[in-house]
Amino acid sequence: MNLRAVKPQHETRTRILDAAEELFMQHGFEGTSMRLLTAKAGVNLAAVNYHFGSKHALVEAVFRRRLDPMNAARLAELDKLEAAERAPSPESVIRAFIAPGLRLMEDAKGGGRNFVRLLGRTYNEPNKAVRALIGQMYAPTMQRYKAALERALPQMPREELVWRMHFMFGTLAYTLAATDTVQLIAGCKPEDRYDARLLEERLAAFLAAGLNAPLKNVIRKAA
Amino acid sequence: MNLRAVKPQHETRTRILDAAEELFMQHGFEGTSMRLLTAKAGVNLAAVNYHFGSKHALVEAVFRRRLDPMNAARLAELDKLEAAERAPSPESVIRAFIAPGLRLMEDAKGGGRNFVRLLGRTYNEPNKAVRALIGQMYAPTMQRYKAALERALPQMPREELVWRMHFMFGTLAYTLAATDTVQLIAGCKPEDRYDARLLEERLAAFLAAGLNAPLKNVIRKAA
DNA sequence: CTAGCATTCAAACGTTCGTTTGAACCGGAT
DNA sequence: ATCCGGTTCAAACGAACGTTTGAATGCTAG
Repeated sequence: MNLRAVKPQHETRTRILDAAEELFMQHGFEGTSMRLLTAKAGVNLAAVNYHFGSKHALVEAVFRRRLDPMNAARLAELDKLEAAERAPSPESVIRAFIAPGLRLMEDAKGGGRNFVRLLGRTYNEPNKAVRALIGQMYAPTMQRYKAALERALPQMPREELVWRMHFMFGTLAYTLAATDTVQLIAGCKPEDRYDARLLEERLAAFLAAGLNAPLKNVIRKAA
Repeated sequence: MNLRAVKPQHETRTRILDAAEELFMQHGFEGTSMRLLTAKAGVNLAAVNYHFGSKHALVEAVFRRRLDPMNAARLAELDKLEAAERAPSPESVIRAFIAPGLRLMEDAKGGGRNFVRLLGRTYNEPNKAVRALIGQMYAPTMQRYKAALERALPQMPREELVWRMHFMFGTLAYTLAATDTVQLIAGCKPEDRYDARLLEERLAAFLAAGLNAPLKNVIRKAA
Protein backbone atom coordinates (compact mmCIF):
# COMPACT_ATOMS: atom_id res chain seq x y z
CA MET A 1 0.00 0.00 0.00
CA ASN A 2 2.88 2.33 0.51
CA LEU A 3 4.84 0.63 -2.24
CA ARG A 4 2.46 2.34 -4.61
CA ALA A 5 3.49 5.64 -3.19
CA VAL A 6 7.10 5.06 -4.19
CA LYS A 7 6.98 4.53 -7.90
CA PRO A 8 4.54 6.84 -9.61
CA GLN A 9 4.06 8.93 -6.50
CA HIS A 10 1.21 11.16 -7.49
CA GLU A 11 2.38 11.17 -11.06
CA THR A 12 -0.81 12.87 -12.12
CA ARG A 13 -0.23 15.66 -9.61
CA THR A 14 3.27 16.23 -10.95
CA ARG A 15 2.14 16.26 -14.55
CA ILE A 16 -0.51 18.83 -13.68
CA LEU A 17 1.97 21.00 -11.81
CA ASP A 18 4.45 20.90 -14.70
CA ALA A 19 1.84 21.79 -17.27
CA ALA A 20 0.46 24.54 -15.06
CA GLU A 21 3.91 26.01 -14.56
CA GLU A 22 4.45 26.34 -18.27
CA LEU A 23 0.97 27.50 -19.22
CA PHE A 24 0.66 30.00 -16.38
CA MET A 25 3.96 31.45 -17.53
CA GLN A 26 2.79 31.67 -21.14
CA HIS A 27 -0.78 32.86 -20.68
CA GLY A 28 -1.23 33.92 -17.09
CA PHE A 29 -3.61 32.41 -14.56
CA GLU A 30 -6.87 33.64 -15.95
CA GLY A 31 -5.66 33.06 -19.48
CA THR A 32 -5.09 29.37 -18.83
CA SER A 33 -8.26 27.26 -18.91
CA MET A 34 -8.62 23.96 -17.13
CA ARG A 35 -9.32 22.27 -20.43
CA LEU A 36 -6.12 23.49 -22.02
CA LEU A 37 -4.17 22.67 -18.88
CA THR A 38 -5.46 19.14 -18.44
CA ALA A 39 -5.04 18.44 -22.15
CA LYS A 40 -1.40 19.52 -22.00
CA ALA A 41 -0.84 17.43 -18.89
CA GLY A 42 -2.53 14.44 -20.51
CA VAL A 43 -4.97 13.97 -17.67
CA ASN A 44 -8.71 14.13 -17.30
CA LEU A 45 -10.45 17.46 -16.94
CA ALA A 46 -11.67 16.59 -13.47
CA ALA A 47 -8.22 15.65 -12.21
CA VAL A 48 -7.30 19.15 -11.08
CA ASN A 49 -10.34 19.47 -8.88
CA TYR A 50 -9.85 15.95 -7.59
CA HIS A 51 -6.19 16.38 -6.64
CA PHE A 52 -6.06 20.05 -5.69
CA GLY A 53 -9.63 21.05 -4.99
CA SER A 54 -9.84 24.11 -7.19
CA LYS A 55 -7.94 26.15 -9.72
CA HIS A 56 -6.86 28.63 -7.09
CA ALA A 57 -5.48 25.83 -4.92
CA LEU A 58 -3.51 24.63 -7.93
CA VAL A 59 -1.97 28.07 -8.33
CA GLU A 60 -0.96 27.96 -4.70
CA ALA A 61 0.55 24.49 -5.10
CA VAL A 62 2.54 25.60 -8.16
CA PHE A 63 4.16 28.34 -6.12
CA ARG A 64 4.67 26.28 -3.03
CA ARG A 65 6.53 23.53 -4.85
CA ARG A 66 9.31 25.88 -5.92
CA LEU A 67 9.10 28.89 -3.66
CA ASP A 68 9.42 27.11 -0.33
CA PRO A 69 12.72 25.41 -1.26
CA MET A 70 13.97 28.59 -2.91
CA ASN A 71 13.36 30.74 0.13
CA ALA A 72 14.84 28.04 2.33
CA ALA A 73 17.96 28.12 0.16
CA ARG A 74 18.08 31.88 0.49
CA LEU A 75 17.97 31.67 4.25
CA ALA A 76 20.55 28.88 4.27
CA GLU A 77 22.96 30.93 2.16
CA LEU A 78 22.53 33.86 4.48
CA ASP A 79 23.14 31.62 7.49
CA LYS A 80 26.32 30.31 5.90
CA LEU A 81 27.43 33.82 5.05
CA GLU A 82 26.87 35.18 8.54
CA ALA A 83 28.60 32.18 10.06
CA ALA A 84 31.70 32.71 7.92
CA GLU A 85 32.18 36.42 8.50
CA ARG A 86 30.71 38.66 11.12
CA ALA A 87 29.88 41.52 8.76
CA PRO A 88 29.12 40.33 5.24
CA SER A 89 29.40 42.94 2.51
CA PRO A 90 26.25 44.23 0.79
CA GLU A 91 27.30 42.54 -2.43
CA SER A 92 27.69 39.13 -0.82
CA VAL A 93 24.24 39.51 0.74
CA ILE A 94 22.84 40.38 -2.66
CA ARG A 95 24.48 37.35 -4.19
CA ALA A 96 23.02 35.13 -1.50
CA PHE A 97 19.58 36.45 -2.36
CA ILE A 98 19.69 36.22 -6.14
CA ALA A 99 21.68 33.01 -6.50
CA PRO A 100 18.88 30.54 -5.67
CA GLY A 101 16.61 32.18 -8.23
CA LEU A 102 19.25 32.15 -10.93
CA ARG A 103 20.07 28.54 -10.19
CA LEU A 104 16.51 27.60 -11.05
CA MET A 105 17.03 29.16 -14.47
CA GLU A 106 19.69 26.61 -15.29
CA ASP A 107 17.33 23.70 -14.76
CA ALA A 108 17.94 21.67 -17.88
CA LYS A 109 14.48 20.18 -18.12
CA GLY A 110 13.02 23.66 -18.33
CA GLY A 111 10.61 23.43 -15.42
CA GLY A 112 12.67 25.73 -13.25
CA ARG A 113 13.06 28.22 -16.07
CA ASN A 114 9.32 28.26 -16.58
CA PHE A 115 8.77 28.87 -12.92
CA VAL A 116 11.34 31.62 -12.67
CA ARG A 117 9.69 33.51 -15.48
CA LEU A 118 6.28 32.89 -13.99
CA LEU A 119 7.52 34.20 -10.66
CA GLY A 120 8.90 37.36 -12.20
CA ARG A 121 5.54 38.01 -13.76
CA THR A 122 3.67 37.33 -10.59
CA TYR A 123 5.40 40.02 -8.57
CA ASN A 124 3.03 42.36 -10.36
CA GLU A 125 0.04 40.07 -10.52
CA PRO A 126 -3.23 42.01 -10.57
CA ASN A 127 -5.12 39.27 -8.74
CA LYS A 128 -5.14 40.23 -5.09
CA ALA A 129 -5.40 36.70 -3.75
CA VAL A 130 -2.33 35.57 -5.68
CA ARG A 131 -0.35 38.61 -4.60
CA ALA A 132 -1.27 38.07 -0.98
CA LEU A 133 -0.24 34.45 -1.31
CA ILE A 134 3.27 35.07 -2.56
CA GLY A 135 3.56 38.03 -0.22
CA GLN A 136 3.12 35.84 2.81
CA MET A 137 5.47 33.26 1.33
CA TYR A 138 8.17 35.90 1.03
CA ALA A 139 7.71 37.80 4.25
CA PRO A 140 10.07 35.85 6.54
CA THR A 141 12.88 35.83 3.99
CA MET A 142 12.42 39.53 3.37
CA GLN A 143 12.75 40.35 7.03
CA ARG A 144 15.98 38.40 7.37
CA TYR A 145 17.55 40.05 4.36
CA LYS A 146 16.39 43.47 5.40
CA ALA A 147 18.10 43.00 8.74
CA ALA A 148 21.25 41.70 7.06
CA LEU A 149 21.43 44.69 4.74
CA GLU A 150 20.81 47.08 7.60
CA ARG A 151 23.83 45.59 9.29
CA ALA A 152 25.86 45.77 6.09
CA LEU A 153 24.92 49.40 5.45
CA PRO A 154 24.67 50.92 8.93
CA GLN A 155 25.13 54.49 7.72
CA MET A 156 22.12 54.40 5.40
CA PRO A 157 18.76 55.82 6.52
CA ARG A 158 16.29 53.00 7.03
CA GLU A 159 13.74 54.43 4.69
CA GLU A 160 16.22 54.89 1.88
CA LEU A 161 17.35 51.31 2.31
CA VAL A 162 13.77 50.10 2.03
CA TRP A 163 13.45 51.91 -1.26
CA ARG A 164 16.71 50.55 -2.58
CA MET A 165 15.69 47.02 -1.66
CA HIS A 166 12.48 47.71 -3.48
CA PHE A 167 14.41 48.76 -6.58
CA MET A 168 16.50 45.64 -6.22
CA PHE A 169 13.53 43.31 -6.23
CA GLY A 170 12.16 45.11 -9.24
CA THR A 171 15.33 44.57 -11.18
CA LEU A 172 15.43 40.92 -10.24
CA ALA A 173 11.77 40.30 -11.00
CA TYR A 174 11.99 41.99 -14.34
CA THR A 175 15.17 40.22 -15.30
CA LEU A 176 13.74 36.83 -14.47
CA ALA A 177 10.50 37.45 -16.29
CA ALA A 178 11.90 39.17 -19.31
CA THR A 179 11.84 37.36 -22.57
CA ASP A 180 11.52 39.99 -25.21
CA THR A 181 12.74 43.23 -23.79
CA VAL A 182 16.42 42.56 -24.09
CA GLN A 183 15.87 41.92 -27.75
CA LEU A 184 13.75 45.03 -27.89
CA ILE A 185 16.69 47.18 -26.82
CA ALA A 186 19.15 45.42 -29.03
CA GLY A 187 19.48 42.24 -30.96
CA CYS A 188 21.11 40.20 -28.23
CA LYS A 189 22.31 36.69 -28.79
CA PRO A 190 19.77 34.56 -26.99
CA GLU A 191 22.21 31.78 -26.16
CA ASP A 192 23.86 33.65 -23.30
CA ARG A 193 20.60 34.98 -21.96
CA TYR A 194 20.41 31.97 -19.69
CA ASP A 195 24.02 31.80 -18.65
CA ALA A 196 23.17 32.15 -15.00
CA ARG A 197 26.76 32.60 -13.89
CA LEU A 198 27.32 35.57 -16.16
CA LEU A 199 23.94 37.01 -15.34
CA GLU A 200 24.71 36.80 -11.64
CA GLU A 201 27.87 38.83 -12.20
CA ARG A 202 26.00 41.46 -14.15
CA LEU A 203 23.20 41.68 -11.64
CA ALA A 204 25.46 41.71 -8.60
CA ALA A 205 27.58 44.51 -10.03
CA PHE A 206 24.57 46.62 -10.96
CA LEU A 207 22.69 46.07 -7.72
CA ALA A 208 25.67 46.49 -5.43
CA ALA A 209 26.50 49.80 -7.06
CA GLY A 210 22.89 50.93 -6.75
CA LEU A 211 22.63 49.92 -3.12
CA ASN A 212 25.86 51.75 -2.33
CA ALA A 213 24.99 54.85 -4.33
CA PRO A 214 26.03 58.09 -2.60
CA LEU A 215 23.25 59.81 -0.68
CA LYS A 216 22.07 63.06 -2.17
CA ASN A 217 21.27 65.95 0.08
CA VAL A 218 17.59 65.90 -0.89
CA ILE A 219 17.31 62.38 0.35
CA ARG A 220 19.39 62.95 3.45
CA LYS A 221 17.06 65.75 4.42
CA ALA A 222 13.93 63.67 3.79
CA ALA A 223 15.15 60.94 6.10
CA MET B 1 -22.63 69.63 -36.88
CA ASN B 2 -19.07 70.08 -35.71
CA LEU B 3 -20.22 72.26 -32.86
CA ARG B 4 -21.49 69.09 -31.30
CA ALA B 5 -18.01 67.71 -31.36
CA VAL B 6 -16.72 70.51 -29.15
CA LYS B 7 -18.69 70.17 -25.98
CA PRO B 8 -19.15 66.60 -24.90
CA GLN B 9 -16.59 65.41 -27.39
CA HIS B 10 -17.02 61.68 -27.22
CA GLU B 11 -17.84 61.85 -23.56
CA THR B 12 -18.81 58.21 -23.58
CA ARG B 13 -15.44 57.25 -25.03
CA THR B 14 -13.63 59.14 -22.29
CA ARG B 15 -15.73 57.63 -19.54
CA ILE B 16 -14.99 54.18 -20.89
CA LEU B 17 -11.26 54.88 -21.12
CA ASP B 18 -11.14 56.21 -17.56
CA ALA B 19 -13.02 53.24 -16.16
CA ALA B 20 -10.88 50.82 -18.15
CA GLU B 21 -7.71 52.44 -16.91
CA GLU B 22 -8.71 51.92 -13.31
CA LEU B 23 -10.20 48.46 -13.66
CA PHE B 24 -7.39 47.10 -15.83
CA MET B 25 -4.99 48.29 -13.18
CA GLN B 26 -6.96 46.63 -10.40
CA HIS B 27 -7.92 43.34 -12.02
CA GLY B 28 -5.91 43.00 -15.22
CA PHE B 29 -7.30 42.75 -18.72
CA GLU B 30 -8.79 39.30 -18.58
CA GLY B 31 -9.99 39.90 -15.05
CA THR B 32 -12.06 42.89 -16.11
CA SER B 33 -15.37 42.00 -17.74
CA MET B 34 -17.22 44.26 -20.13
CA ARG B 35 -20.20 44.26 -17.81
CA LEU B 36 -18.20 45.47 -14.84
CA LEU B 37 -16.41 48.01 -17.00
CA THR B 38 -19.49 49.51 -18.62
CA ALA B 39 -21.29 49.59 -15.28
CA LYS B 40 -18.42 51.53 -13.71
CA ALA B 41 -18.33 53.91 -16.67
CA GLY B 42 -22.10 54.36 -16.49
CA VAL B 43 -22.62 53.44 -20.12
CA ASN B 44 -24.44 50.71 -21.95
CA LEU B 45 -22.86 47.29 -22.32
CA ALA B 46 -22.72 47.62 -26.08
CA ALA B 47 -20.97 50.99 -25.97
CA VAL B 48 -17.47 49.54 -25.93
CA ASN B 49 -18.02 47.53 -29.07
CA TYR B 50 -19.73 50.46 -30.71
CA HIS B 51 -17.00 53.00 -29.99
CA PHE B 52 -13.90 50.82 -30.06
CA GLY B 53 -14.88 47.70 -31.96
CA SER B 54 -13.70 45.10 -29.46
CA LYS B 55 -12.21 44.66 -26.03
CA HIS B 56 -8.74 44.29 -27.46
CA ALA B 57 -9.08 47.55 -29.38
CA LEU B 58 -10.10 49.21 -26.11
CA VAL B 59 -6.93 47.96 -24.47
CA GLU B 60 -4.94 49.43 -27.30
CA ALA B 61 -6.76 52.76 -27.02
CA VAL B 62 -6.12 52.90 -23.27
CA PHE B 63 -2.39 52.62 -23.87
CA ARG B 64 -2.31 54.93 -26.84
CA ARG B 65 -4.01 57.76 -24.99
CA ARG B 66 -1.20 58.01 -22.43
CA LEU B 67 1.78 56.28 -23.94
CA ASP B 68 2.05 58.32 -27.12
CA PRO B 69 2.29 61.66 -25.27
CA MET B 70 4.59 60.14 -22.66
CA ASN B 71 7.05 58.84 -25.21
CA ALA B 72 6.84 62.12 -27.09
CA ALA B 73 7.75 63.90 -23.87
CA ARG B 74 10.67 61.55 -23.37
CA LEU B 75 12.00 62.31 -26.82
CA ALA B 76 11.45 66.03 -26.31
CA GLU B 77 13.39 66.02 -23.05
CA LEU B 78 16.22 64.20 -24.72
CA ASP B 79 16.20 66.69 -27.58
CA LYS B 80 16.38 69.55 -25.11
CA LEU B 81 19.18 67.86 -23.23
CA GLU B 82 21.27 67.20 -26.29
CA ALA B 83 20.71 70.72 -27.53
CA ALA B 84 21.95 72.20 -24.25
CA GLU B 85 25.13 70.18 -23.85
CA ARG B 86 27.00 68.12 -26.38
CA ALA B 87 27.63 65.17 -24.07
CA PRO B 88 24.87 64.74 -21.46
CA SER B 89 25.80 62.69 -18.40
CA PRO B 90 24.25 59.26 -17.90
CA GLU B 91 22.31 60.54 -14.93
CA SER B 92 20.74 63.40 -16.86
CA VAL B 93 19.70 60.95 -19.60
CA ILE B 94 18.15 58.72 -16.97
CA ARG B 95 16.25 61.64 -15.51
CA ALA B 96 14.94 62.57 -18.94
CA PHE B 97 13.63 59.06 -19.33
CA ILE B 98 11.96 58.58 -15.96
CA ALA B 99 10.62 62.09 -15.44
CA PRO B 100 7.61 61.87 -17.80
CA GLY B 101 6.46 58.68 -16.14
CA LEU B 102 6.81 60.09 -12.66
CA ARG B 103 4.98 63.22 -13.67
CA LEU B 104 1.96 61.13 -14.54
CA MET B 105 1.97 59.81 -10.99
CA GLU B 106 1.27 63.26 -9.66
CA ASP B 107 -1.91 63.61 -11.67
CA ALA B 108 -4.30 64.84 -9.02
CA LYS B 109 -7.41 63.29 -10.53
CA GLY B 110 -5.81 59.88 -10.26
CA GLY B 111 -6.13 58.85 -13.88
CA GLY B 112 -2.45 59.19 -14.53
CA ARG B 113 -1.61 57.28 -11.39
CA ASN B 114 -3.87 54.47 -12.45
CA PHE B 115 -2.23 54.34 -15.82
CA VAL B 116 1.29 54.40 -14.45
CA ARG B 117 0.57 51.42 -12.26
CA LEU B 118 -1.17 49.68 -15.11
CA LEU B 119 1.83 50.31 -17.31
CA GLY B 120 4.25 48.91 -14.77
CA ARG B 121 2.20 45.75 -14.62
CA THR B 122 1.97 45.45 -18.34
CA TYR B 123 5.70 45.30 -18.93
CA ASN B 124 5.33 41.69 -17.86
CA GLU B 125 1.94 41.02 -19.39
CA PRO B 126 1.50 37.37 -20.33
CA ASN B 127 -0.78 38.18 -23.26
CA LYS B 128 1.42 38.21 -26.32
CA ALA B 129 -0.72 40.63 -28.30
CA VAL B 130 -0.61 43.22 -25.53
CA ARG B 131 3.14 42.83 -25.11
CA ALA B 132 3.73 43.20 -28.82
CA LEU B 133 1.55 46.30 -28.78
CA ILE B 134 3.44 48.18 -26.12
CA GLY B 135 6.71 46.86 -27.52
CA GLN B 136 6.13 48.57 -30.82
CA MET B 137 4.96 51.70 -29.03
CA TYR B 138 8.24 51.83 -27.14
CA ALA B 139 10.69 50.82 -29.85
CA PRO B 140 11.53 54.26 -31.29
CA THR B 141 12.04 55.82 -27.86
CA MET B 142 14.20 52.89 -26.79
CA GLN B 143 16.49 53.27 -29.76
CA ARG B 144 17.01 56.96 -29.12
CA TYR B 145 17.85 56.43 -25.48
CA LYS B 146 20.08 53.52 -26.22
CA ALA B 147 22.08 55.69 -28.60
CA ALA B 148 22.23 58.51 -26.06
CA LEU B 149 23.51 56.21 -23.34
CA GLU B 150 26.07 54.69 -25.68
CA ARG B 151 27.38 58.19 -26.24
CA ALA B 152 27.34 58.93 -22.52
CA LEU B 153 29.15 55.71 -21.64
CA PRO B 154 31.55 55.17 -24.55
CA GLN B 155 33.85 52.88 -22.62
CA MET B 156 31.15 50.34 -21.81
CA PRO B 157 30.74 47.19 -23.92
CA ARG B 158 27.55 47.40 -25.91
CA GLU B 159 26.18 44.16 -24.59
CA GLU B 160 26.76 45.11 -20.98
CA LEU B 161 24.98 48.40 -21.57
CA VAL B 162 22.00 46.58 -23.02
CA TRP B 163 21.74 44.53 -19.87
CA ARG B 164 22.06 47.54 -17.63
CA MET B 165 19.32 49.33 -19.54
CA HIS B 166 17.29 46.21 -19.11
CA PHE B 167 17.84 46.31 -15.35
CA MET B 168 16.93 49.97 -15.39
CA PHE B 169 13.57 49.39 -17.06
CA GLY B 170 12.89 46.64 -14.58
CA THR B 171 13.47 48.93 -11.65
CA LEU B 172 11.27 51.60 -13.15
CA ALA B 173 8.47 49.24 -14.10
CA TYR B 174 8.43 47.64 -10.71
CA THR B 175 8.54 50.93 -8.87
CA LEU B 176 5.63 52.31 -10.84
CA ALA B 177 3.53 49.22 -10.44
CA ALA B 178 4.30 48.49 -6.85
CA THR B 179 1.60 49.02 -4.31
CA ASP B 180 2.26 46.51 -1.61
CA THR B 181 5.87 45.51 -1.78
CA VAL B 182 7.33 48.56 -0.12
CA GLN B 183 5.06 47.90 2.80
CA LEU B 184 6.07 44.28 2.64
CA ILE B 185 9.69 45.16 3.30
CA ALA B 186 8.90 47.67 5.96
CA GLY B 187 5.98 49.65 7.20
CA CYS B 188 6.55 52.70 5.02
CA LYS B 189 4.48 55.78 5.38
CA PRO B 190 2.26 55.77 2.31
CA GLU B 191 1.98 59.54 2.12
CA ASP B 192 5.43 60.01 0.60
CA ARG B 193 5.07 57.05 -1.71
CA TYR B 194 3.73 59.36 -4.34
CA ASP B 195 6.05 62.26 -3.84
CA ALA B 196 7.34 62.11 -7.39
CA ARG B 197 10.12 64.61 -6.81
CA LEU B 198 11.65 62.61 -3.99
CA LEU B 199 11.14 59.36 -5.84
CA GLU B 200 12.93 60.77 -8.87
CA GLU B 201 15.92 61.57 -6.68
CA ARG B 202 15.98 58.10 -5.20
CA LEU B 203 15.60 56.42 -8.57
CA ALA B 204 18.13 58.60 -10.33
CA ALA B 205 20.74 57.98 -7.64
CA PHE B 206 20.20 54.22 -7.66
CA LEU B 207 20.09 53.85 -11.43
CA ALA B 208 23.00 56.15 -12.17
CA ALA B 209 25.18 54.23 -9.74
CA GLY B 210 24.09 50.95 -11.29
CA LEU B 211 24.71 52.12 -14.84
CA ASN B 212 28.16 53.38 -13.86
CA ALA B 213 29.08 50.28 -11.85
CA PRO B 214 32.70 49.19 -12.35
CA LEU B 215 33.15 46.41 -14.89
CA LYS B 216 34.23 43.11 -13.43
CA ASN B 217 36.77 41.01 -15.25
CA VAL B 218 34.27 38.24 -15.90
CA ILE B 219 32.09 40.62 -17.78
CA ARG B 220 34.93 42.31 -19.59
CA LYS B 221 36.01 38.94 -20.88
CA ALA B 222 32.52 37.98 -22.00
CA ALA B 223 32.20 41.11 -24.08
C1' DC C 1 -12.51 -14.45 -5.39
C1' DT C 2 -14.17 -10.47 -3.65
C1' DA C 3 -14.76 -6.27 -1.03
C1' DG C 4 -12.90 -1.73 -0.55
C1' DC C 5 -10.54 2.20 -1.89
C1' DA C 6 -8.31 5.67 -4.60
C1' DT C 7 -8.34 7.26 -9.03
C1' DT C 8 -9.99 8.13 -13.76
C1' DC C 9 -13.43 9.12 -16.98
C1' DA C 10 -17.28 11.15 -20.05
C1' DA C 11 -20.91 14.02 -19.49
C1' DA C 12 -23.36 17.58 -17.83
C1' DC C 13 -24.11 21.56 -14.55
C1' DG C 14 -25.04 26.58 -14.11
C1' DT C 15 -22.60 30.86 -14.84
C1' DT C 16 -20.23 34.32 -17.13
C1' DC C 17 -17.82 35.79 -21.03
C1' DG C 18 -17.39 39.11 -25.46
C1' DT C 19 -20.18 40.23 -29.03
C1' DT C 20 -24.36 41.05 -32.00
C1' DT C 21 -28.92 42.51 -32.98
C1' DG C 22 -32.72 45.52 -34.08
C1' DA C 23 -35.53 48.77 -32.19
C1' DA C 24 -35.71 53.34 -29.81
C1' DC C 25 -33.97 57.87 -29.27
C1' DC C 26 -32.30 62.50 -30.44
C1' DG C 27 -30.51 66.85 -32.70
C1' DG C 28 -29.96 69.31 -36.78
C1' DA C 29 -30.74 69.79 -41.84
C1' DT C 30 -34.14 69.55 -45.54
C1' DA D 1 -43.27 68.15 -40.43
C1' DT D 2 -39.89 64.79 -42.08
C1' DC D 3 -35.99 62.47 -42.61
C1' DC D 4 -31.41 61.05 -41.24
C1' DG D 5 -26.84 59.81 -39.19
C1' DG D 6 -25.00 59.04 -34.87
C1' DT D 7 -25.83 57.08 -30.54
C1' DT D 8 -28.00 54.42 -26.78
C1' DC D 9 -30.61 50.71 -25.16
C1' DA D 10 -32.54 46.00 -23.54
C1' DA D 11 -32.23 41.55 -24.95
C1' DA D 12 -30.30 37.74 -26.69
C1' DC D 13 -26.46 34.95 -28.98
C1' DG D 14 -23.18 31.01 -28.92
C1' DA D 15 -18.99 29.84 -26.78
C1' DA D 16 -16.06 28.97 -23.04
C1' DC D 17 -15.44 28.98 -18.25
C1' DG D 18 -14.67 26.27 -13.42
C1' DT D 19 -16.84 22.78 -11.15
C1' DT D 20 -19.74 18.61 -10.01
C1' DT D 21 -21.57 14.10 -10.71
C1' DG D 22 -21.92 9.15 -10.84
C1' DA D 23 -20.47 5.35 -13.12
C1' DA D 24 -16.28 2.71 -14.63
C1' DT D 25 -11.59 1.18 -13.61
C1' DG D 26 -7.55 -0.89 -11.49
C1' DC D 27 -5.03 -2.34 -7.28
C1' DT D 28 -4.59 -4.05 -2.76
C1' DA D 29 -5.89 -6.36 1.28
C1' DG D 30 -8.58 -9.88 3.47
